Amino acid sequence: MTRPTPRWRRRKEARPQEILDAALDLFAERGFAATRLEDVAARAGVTKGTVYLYFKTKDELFKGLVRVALLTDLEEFEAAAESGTATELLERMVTKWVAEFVPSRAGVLPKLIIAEVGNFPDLAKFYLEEFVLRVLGLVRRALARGITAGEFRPVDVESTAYLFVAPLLLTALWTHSFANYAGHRLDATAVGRAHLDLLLAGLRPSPEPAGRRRGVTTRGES
Amino acid sequence: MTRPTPRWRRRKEARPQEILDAALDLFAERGFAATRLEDVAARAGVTKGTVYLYFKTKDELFKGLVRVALLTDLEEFEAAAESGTATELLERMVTKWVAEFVPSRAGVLPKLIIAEVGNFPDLAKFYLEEFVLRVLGLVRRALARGITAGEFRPVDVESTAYLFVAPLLLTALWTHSFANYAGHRLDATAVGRAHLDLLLAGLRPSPEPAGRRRGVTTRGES
Amino acid sequence: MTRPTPRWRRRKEARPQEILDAALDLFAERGFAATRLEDVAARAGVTKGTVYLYFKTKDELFKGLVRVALLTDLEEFEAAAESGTATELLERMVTKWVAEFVPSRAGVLPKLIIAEVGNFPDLAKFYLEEFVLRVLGLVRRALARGITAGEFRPVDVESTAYLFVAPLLLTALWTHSFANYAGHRLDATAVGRAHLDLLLAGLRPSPEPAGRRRGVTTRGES
Amino acid sequence: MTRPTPRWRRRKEARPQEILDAALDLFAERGFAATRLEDVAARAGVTKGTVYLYFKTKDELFKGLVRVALLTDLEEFEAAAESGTATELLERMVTKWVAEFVPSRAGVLPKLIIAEVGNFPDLAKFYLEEFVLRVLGLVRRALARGITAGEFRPVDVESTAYLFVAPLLLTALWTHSFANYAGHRLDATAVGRAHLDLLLAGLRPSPEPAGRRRGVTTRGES
DNA sequence: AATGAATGAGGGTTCATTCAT
DNA sequence: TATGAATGAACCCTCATTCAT
Repeated sequence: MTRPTPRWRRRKEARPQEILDAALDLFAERGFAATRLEDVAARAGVTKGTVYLYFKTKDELFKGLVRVALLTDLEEFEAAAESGTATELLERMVTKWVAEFVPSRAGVLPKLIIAEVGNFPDLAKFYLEEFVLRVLGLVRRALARGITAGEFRPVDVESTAYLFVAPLLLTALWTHSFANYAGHRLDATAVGRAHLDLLLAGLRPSPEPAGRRRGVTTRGES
Repeated sequence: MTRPTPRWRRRKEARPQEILDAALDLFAERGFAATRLEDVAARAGVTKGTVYLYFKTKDELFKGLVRVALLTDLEEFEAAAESGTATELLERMVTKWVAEFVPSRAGVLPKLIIAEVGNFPDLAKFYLEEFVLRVLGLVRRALARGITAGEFRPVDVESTAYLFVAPLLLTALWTHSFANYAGHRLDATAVGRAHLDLLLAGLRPSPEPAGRRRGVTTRGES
Repeated sequence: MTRPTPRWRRRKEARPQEILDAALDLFAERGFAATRLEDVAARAGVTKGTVYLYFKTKDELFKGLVRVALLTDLEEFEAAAESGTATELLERMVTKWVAEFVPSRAGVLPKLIIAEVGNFPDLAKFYLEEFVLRVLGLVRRALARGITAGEFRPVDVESTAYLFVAPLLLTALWTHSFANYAGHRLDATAVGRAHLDLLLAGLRPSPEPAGRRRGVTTRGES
Repeated sequence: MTRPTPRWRRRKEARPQEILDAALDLFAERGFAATRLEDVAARAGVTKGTVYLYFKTKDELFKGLVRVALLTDLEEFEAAAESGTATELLERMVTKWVAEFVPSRAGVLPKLIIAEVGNFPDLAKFYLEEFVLRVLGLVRRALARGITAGEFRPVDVESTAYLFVAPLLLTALWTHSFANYAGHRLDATAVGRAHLDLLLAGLRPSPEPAGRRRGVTTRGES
């Protein structure tokens, strides 16, 4: 079978994604406003004009970028929150985030969105409703399930969902903000482990009247 | 003959802070690059030229801003971490943050710094060493004290410090990113209370009979 | 349907020189600092932005201008100083200068360089070494040859080279400084002729009998 | 006798001249446009506002400067052109220029005027009529007198006046443009001497039929 | 007379966007 | 589809000038 397109020839269908990748890298590094379209084009291996073939304006490029990346991530997260005990769900979410999301190209998105959301009101709405609230929803459901199942003591599910998400966010923000300043590298895996440890300890049901050992017992029971 | 408002008043001592305040507001709202010096000036009630009397460049204005605000905050935090049991210290820190720092003008700083740190390498270093690490240090010392005193079970102090700080950061970021999108307001006080509740529960020493090693045992058992 | 003048034409090859020409005219007329980039652009038939496609800064535009023009002139001068008796060489140089250089666009360069050299230290070095000293070298060699050949009496070749050049410079400076003030137009050709006449007379060997030392003798006698 | 004004107290009457001196230095160094009024003030030991007490605008400062300096110089020149043989007059002018004018603060004026004359039309007129033409007039009269007296051969007095002035101008321009570039310092005195030597040789009357020595003879006769 | 804080117009420079090729 | 020369609006920054003190 002949191969018509030589390997080194970039296919046209790949262009938009190449541009999005380049843009994500640069926006994350310097911020939206401080990134020049020309640099995005250069990193994508094309020229300025070409970017405009695929994205009407710089703003559209940014929004397209966020939309695509977020939905991809969301799907992965939802997949991680599907089966097993609540404890297992939370564990899988943490692992997924720390091991896959944070080091990925999309790991810079939280930083980028937090920074630029003020300038893109419709993006704020989209991000909040289509991503954040859905992720929080996943966590809330996992917590609720755990409480119902007796894995966790009863807590304010709403607030606890935030508390579960917060350290995850922190690892992403820290990694993509200070990673370059040697000596202050965050060990995301260690933090993830400690987070689960502390959280699960904090969620452990109250000790039974008879001085029974909690937590371990509980987990043993699950 | 009435004298209309004079073109300007001599305000040398007050000006710099007025400008810094205006700049903080706008940088936080729109980001550094997207903020025009002229708008900063207008909000401070002066003209463009005046800003340059006090700050040599836009960059210097930004750096000055961060430096001043951070050191102020740091002092307040250190004051909150001075006496009492470890539990009380952590409680006071959370309260201070949630009730005073987040709603204050400086509450936008985390967002701003995370966004712009990539463009201000020396600021990154300053922020990291002079603020973040010192705050983490305060927390670490409080945790260590608590463990020694038997208030807390032995944990990885380093990671736990991050975990203590993370939700605080989240409230600041959230408040200043999505606060405007009605219906998604974060109840920082509730989150703060839940955070303390969960954290202290998670840190509570195992009620083992006297003399048994805690923590390690716990983890070994899980 | 008629097509009005397109907003722009692709002129990449011609643009830089068009801009340099426009800049030379205006810098010469008003000085470097007093010339607005926008006026340069307008005179070149483009917009401000276009100038920056070809020259990174206003300073670079100035330096590029001087470099290009000087090297062109130097070549012409060297061509004029190639063959014939020393007297002929000097005559040709004067003619070249007065008839071609002074009225040309580049004739304003001496004025411009003298005025701006203080602000462009590296230009000063370039101008001095790559142009002035080389021109003086040409003159010195012509004088030395004439002395050796017996056309000229022995003189201080170094100083005489300056003295040869000085009136040429004056015609250029005068023409481009006061030419506009009617009634004070300098007749460069007449001055050139008088210069050669006076100089050659001043350089004529003493008509002593053979073998007598000239020059030194003359000065000793005065 | 009490001394009311302490030595270190600047007297008010001196202010304008101090400002003019400072301005001359800076204009000469950087050009008119590139010099900031604030720097002039600083060098004069006053503040910006004070400059405006004495000079209505920056332009007026410049014009005042030139006017004052030129007239002073002119008087000195006229004094140097008063008595003695024509040869002596020319010698005295050269000496005056090279030894006094060029190294003085006013020695930068030619450079400054040549550079800025395009932006100050009325200054051009003033400079031309009140200074240049009068100096040239002095020289012309000296030459004419020398021709009449038989010191010089008949020449085009108009052109020769320019030729006399040109090297003088050159020393001033060179000194104040390239003096700082070590290795290329002009020995103004040597050039002045060579100038006189060459010029007087060139002006020497044609040899008498009888082969008599000229020049020396002529001078001996005067 | 002197100061210097404040002004505001002006100019250098950047860069998103357009469009002839 | 792709290019990149050209545009022009916008923004940072400077500095001559003003004027309350």
